[in-house]
Amino acid sequence: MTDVGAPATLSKSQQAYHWLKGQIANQQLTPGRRLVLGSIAAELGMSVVPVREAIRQLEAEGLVTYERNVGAHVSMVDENRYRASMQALSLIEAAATAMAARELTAGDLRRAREVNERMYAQLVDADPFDPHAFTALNQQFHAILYRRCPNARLVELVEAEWARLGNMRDSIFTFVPDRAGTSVAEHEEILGLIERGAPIDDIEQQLRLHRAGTLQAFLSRTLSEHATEGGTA
Amino acid sequence: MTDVGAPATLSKSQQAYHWLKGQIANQQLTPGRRLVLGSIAAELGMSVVPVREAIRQLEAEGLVTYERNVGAHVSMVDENRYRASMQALSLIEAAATAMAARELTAGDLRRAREVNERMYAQLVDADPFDPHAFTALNQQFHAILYRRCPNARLVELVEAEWARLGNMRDSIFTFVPDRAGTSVAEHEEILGLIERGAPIDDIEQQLRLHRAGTLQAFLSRTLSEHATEGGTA
DNA sequence: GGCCGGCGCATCGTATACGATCGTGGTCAC
DNA sequence: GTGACCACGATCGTATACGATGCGCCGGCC
Repeated sequence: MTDVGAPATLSKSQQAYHWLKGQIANQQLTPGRRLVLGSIAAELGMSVVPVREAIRQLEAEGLVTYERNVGAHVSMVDENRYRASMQALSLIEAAATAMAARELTAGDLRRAREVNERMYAQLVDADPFDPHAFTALNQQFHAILYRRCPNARLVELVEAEWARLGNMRDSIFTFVPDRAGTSVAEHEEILGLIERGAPIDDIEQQLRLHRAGTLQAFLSRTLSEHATEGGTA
Repeated sequence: MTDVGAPATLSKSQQAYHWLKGQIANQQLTPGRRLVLGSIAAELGMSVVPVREAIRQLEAEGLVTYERNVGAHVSMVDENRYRASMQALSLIEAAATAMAARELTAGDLRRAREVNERMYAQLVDADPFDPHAFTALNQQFHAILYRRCPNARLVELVEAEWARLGNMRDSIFTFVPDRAGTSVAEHEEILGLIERGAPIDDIEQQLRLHRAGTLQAFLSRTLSEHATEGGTA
């Protein structure tokens, strides 16, 4: 029993949910790791019931997988699933960003460019290139661009998918640092398109290509499987 | 309701989950309806715990909403959310179908055309036009076309979104029967594109237009709000 | 007559308890 | 030596029990 007392805001199920999600994001719980209800419950000072519920939620999100009478484990991000998710994300995010393009304010664009410049700075200054920080900035950049999408559901889907990829996304630039430079350049190009009021379709297309490029770089580094055509790009 | 006994294949949580999902799809449980744990548990002949888990899952899918210490109710499908979901679906499904186009067998196309012909038959023969049956066929038609999508995640997303729209999709053709004829014609056109080996992008575009048309018809019937541009179509 | 505070019911949230199932290691027969 | 069977421990699945919370009703006070 750690800090019972004031369940003022969050139910234990939700506590467990957020805790687990955090642990997974932080790589404290790595893919494949078994999640034993009893242990987690003990760790969090609660009974197993809330933990079960939390795990069900995470299962629905695809972060953990469950096997009857066996238990849960953090989802393995096998190459295929990762690629599929990434591709799906690129499609959805491209659409969301395209739809958001006309809604962006000057401030949004300024902030996006600012972030991109920080990415550039990272790229040239940071002596030990920090992929984690770089990826965080990358996410921030894209988030600014799609957030204004008038279709709230799309934004939800984008963010769910992003969560699903989870920590894996951290590792992209770890493996393909060369891609980072290209990304920054492409970001600038995207901003240009938006500012010039380019056709929505062009913006979407550009986004897809951008993502497909990143994915391709990642994949070619790992293994050259039969690549299922990066999107319809 | 009460066939306990052989938990051979499905855990009670899953039974509850599927039962609820079915009830919602069948309109037995209409949007806004309160879901009381105890009652459901009694109805299904189980205790509340599995029901809770089932509801959590449904919540994660967006089919029900939950409020702490108050309970769950079937999600209200307000106009906005519906439109957003439909638009998202159209985007994702268009992409999935486009990616599946090259994978379709002659048999697939034949079956799709068969379904479309049955839709046409419904349209001209069925004296009291049955929107429910028609919509079921519509779903079947599209399912055949996107199922072969090599990206499993996209298929998952499409089907999740479809579930999310739930019964609501049933009502589309209830309200806009005129749209039905157009749909059948557009279906044929889509099949033609696929058969001719049209560019993937064209197929995707066509799908988006098809969906956008349906959505537009639905929306214009209900109320003419500020329409947020049907996709990037 | 209308507003405010307390009581009780309905329902949820969580803990605990117990039966069911799976995985594993040891033993026996072949 | 190898394979199958059995017994055991670990863990899950569900039921039941009890405390906590929110909501509506009723009576008192202004």
